[in-house]
Amino acid sequence: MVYKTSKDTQERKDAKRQYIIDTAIKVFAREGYHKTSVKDIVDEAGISVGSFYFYFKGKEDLFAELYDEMTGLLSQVSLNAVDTTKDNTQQCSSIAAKRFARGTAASLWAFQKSRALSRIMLIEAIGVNPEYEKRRSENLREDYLKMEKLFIELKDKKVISIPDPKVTAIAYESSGYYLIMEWLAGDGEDDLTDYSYPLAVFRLQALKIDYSEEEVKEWINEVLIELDNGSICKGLL
Amino acid sequence: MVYKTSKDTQERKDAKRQYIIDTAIKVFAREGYHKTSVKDIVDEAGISVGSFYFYFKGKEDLFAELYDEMTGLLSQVSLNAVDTTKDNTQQCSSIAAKRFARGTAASLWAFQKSRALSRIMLIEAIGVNPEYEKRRSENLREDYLKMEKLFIELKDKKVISIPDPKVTAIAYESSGYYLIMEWLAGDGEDDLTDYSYPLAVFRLQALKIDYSEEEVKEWINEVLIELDNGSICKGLL
Amino acid sequence: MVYKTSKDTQERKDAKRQYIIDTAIKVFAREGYHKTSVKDIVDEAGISVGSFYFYFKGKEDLFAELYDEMTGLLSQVSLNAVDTTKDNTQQCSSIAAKRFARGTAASLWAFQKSRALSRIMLIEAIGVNPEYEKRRSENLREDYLKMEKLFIELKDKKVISIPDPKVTAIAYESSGYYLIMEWLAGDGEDDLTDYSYPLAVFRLQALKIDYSEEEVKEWINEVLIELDNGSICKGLL
Amino acid sequence: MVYKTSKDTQERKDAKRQYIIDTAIKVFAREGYHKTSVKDIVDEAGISVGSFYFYFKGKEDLFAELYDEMTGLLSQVSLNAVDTTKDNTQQCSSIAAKRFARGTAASLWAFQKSRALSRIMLIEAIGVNPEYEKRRSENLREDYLKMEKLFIELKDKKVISIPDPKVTAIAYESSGYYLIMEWLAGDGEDDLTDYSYPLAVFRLQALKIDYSEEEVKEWINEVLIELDNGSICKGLL
DNA sequence: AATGAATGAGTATTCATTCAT
DNA sequence: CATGAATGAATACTCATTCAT
Repeated sequence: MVYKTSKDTQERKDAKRQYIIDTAIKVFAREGYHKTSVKDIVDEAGISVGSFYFYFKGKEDLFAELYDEMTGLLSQVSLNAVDTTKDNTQQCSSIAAKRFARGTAASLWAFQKSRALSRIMLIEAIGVNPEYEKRRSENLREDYLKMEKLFIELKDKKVISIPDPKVTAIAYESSGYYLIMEWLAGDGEDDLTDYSYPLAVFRLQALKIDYSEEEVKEWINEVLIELDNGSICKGLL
Repeated sequence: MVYKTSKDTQERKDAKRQYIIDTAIKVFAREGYHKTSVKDIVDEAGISVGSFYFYFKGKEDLFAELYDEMTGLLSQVSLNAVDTTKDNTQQCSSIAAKRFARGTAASLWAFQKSRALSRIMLIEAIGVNPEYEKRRSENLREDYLKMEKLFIELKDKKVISIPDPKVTAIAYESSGYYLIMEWLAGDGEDDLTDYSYPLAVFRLQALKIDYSEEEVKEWINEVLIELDNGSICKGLL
Repeated sequence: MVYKTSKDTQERKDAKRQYIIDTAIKVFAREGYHKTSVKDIVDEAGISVGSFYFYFKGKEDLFAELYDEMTGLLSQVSLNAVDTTKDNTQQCSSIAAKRFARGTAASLWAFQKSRALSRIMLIEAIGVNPEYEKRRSENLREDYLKMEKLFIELKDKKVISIPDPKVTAIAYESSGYYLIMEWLAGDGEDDLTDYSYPLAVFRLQALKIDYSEEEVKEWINEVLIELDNGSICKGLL
Repeated sequence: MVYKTSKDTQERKDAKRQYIIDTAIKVFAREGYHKTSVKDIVDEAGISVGSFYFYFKGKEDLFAELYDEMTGLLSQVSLNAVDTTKDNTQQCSSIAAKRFARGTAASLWAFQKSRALSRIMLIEAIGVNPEYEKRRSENLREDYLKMEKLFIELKDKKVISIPDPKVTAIAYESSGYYLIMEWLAGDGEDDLTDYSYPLAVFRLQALKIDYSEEEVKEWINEVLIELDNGSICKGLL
């Protein structure tokens, strides 16, 4: 009886909301979080301030939403890439190597996919707000813990050789960070995924997993092609 | 006579300048760069805004100086720790392992030494200002380049086995980053240097350097004691 | 047929209109006029802003209506209490005393009956708007004038002894004001009608009317019971 | 050694502060508290917003200060007028009558002296802010209490005849309120002190104090002259 | 050199009101 | 009649920076 929120209207609202988020990503990436005013965003989006505040509680609220959304997407891509390994023909250590190689490449691919998102996650989200730092920290810790669990398992199976799964997990995740920062500092012309192989090797060696150069290169090419095809994560990014 | 006076004056100026920087470090670390106003700093320092602007062009100028100074100090500590290895009795790969282990421990020690400085360098300095990012990037690149050069040399000597010295250098430097971030996110009670061994192992394995557990542990203990004694970098931190 | 429908519709419209007013009274009393937004009212009422503006020209318009309505009610109660004195067995001065005592008690009873209304009339309605002040002033003046007329009459009859009927009327009306304000400032636990007797005496003495303590107390009890029974003003408050 | 706040500078600061307060009084009285923006005040004062916030924490802070200042002044005037009665030649009840008459006239005189201040105290200060209401309430209560104490004393001495000192004190204070409100609602042409006599009589009769018309008129004339001469409260208003 | 009063552009946010659906 | 998305002017307050003393 009451068409308070007709499907049509709701869809238009969702679309506008997403449009604002997308615009904000662009502006935040270009100008930086702190130098971006709400006015900058609404001007770029061509909407009124009132509209902005109709859809979001405020600048921080928007950013939080935007950040969470991105975090989810990035995790998703890496995980999908890793899990798509249904290959059972190979022995354990080889499977592990494959997973790590694929994950490494997928991660770089995901960052490369959107410079704007990457900038925001790795640069603009830092130092925004003390209470906000927690969220960041927790997100990272989740990733560490997954890795730590995996490392513990593989260590037990003698697939990898590391002294401390927790610290190793953190160091493992950390090892790609500056690479992406460098890419962000550059003009964006160079291909981040080109570094997949050396980074994967760095990580594999750090875990003391045996690997063959050819295979690693092969795996990386494979996953990058899959990602470009969209066969791993359709429409995620 | 004239000289003496000016010299004296100069010294007093330098001292006050340094005093302002030190105060600013405290405040930035406590409140965050963006939430710190010039007034916060001068209030804490007990000086007037006018004075502040006599010594610094502005808030950003102060921060830049402060950042450069800190970067220098941190580099210094690591380098000193590495270079103090005048040990020639051992074979090449062992020397390299020792240097990396010492460097790793020294770096963690340095960050642990001053949470305030660490916070500023790793958190507050991020996303401050797009044009400022360059400086940050260049500082890091300097460190990478030193490492890269070293890696090229060691690769030629077959001491390490890596596919790409540049990427490896970046990944190597990067690998400790999240560890320190985690420590900063925590309450600061745990000892960052406790992670020296697993991180050093992670790095050594990543470079494919052979090492003996005992030796690495020994080297790390050694350098930490030296650092605590102040025999490596007197009064630097 | 046409009439019936429109009559029906009209009734529904009136009901909704009144519902909005009632809701607004609650919200204004709770949050204060200035801190209440139109959205606060419509949210509490469960209607849309559009509806609100269909029934009222705006926030001020609503308030004016609401205020007038309340003023009318309060006046009504006092007047009814006064007029219900159909007692002709007593002499003139005693009748006057009875009327004033009853009026005083009735007035306090009416305010006590609805803290929300009282708050709005005495606190929120003040300083809302310079042009709005006129209306307030006029309402009060109406009351003064009634009193003034009465005082002139009674003065002629030598029932009361006052130098200036107008000023006395204003002072008479005014004398209960702070009492109610005090009650509003408190937690509302104490019974405002408890002050009927001392206030009535204050007023009677001010008019130089002779009275007997017992009678005044009796009259007050009487009228309060009548009011509670609803025999004076059914459903007015 | 350090002339941080030279006397001269301090004086200029105090003057500017007072100037802002004076300007604010004008604007608040003219436009009303809620309709007055900080910009209105600074524009009228010809200063910058920054200056305003240098001297006051905010709009509310300014208002609080202004209100307290005024409250103090008004109390002062009434009290001085009352206390100046060093007349010991007369009998007790006469002295009391004199004090009340003088107080009544002095109070009206003080309000008349500054329409702007009066408007703010009686109109604009109402409903400004729930927490602010307390302050108002407390100020009034202080006045009540003084009166109550006095009434208790006089009741004991049989000078006045009232049933309840507390309620009587509140009613007594209250009785002048609407008179002033009426005057504020008018054009300000009529003389508020003209109402001194009827109001004084109203109050005296309410307390059942005997008085002679001539004396009361005399006392009122006396105190008004003293007030105009400034012999009661030099430079207070 | 030192001081701190003065500046004013800039910011996030609110809210009464309109109007297309 | 009802809805609620859209508007944008208005507002309180901040803060880096300047400059007269």
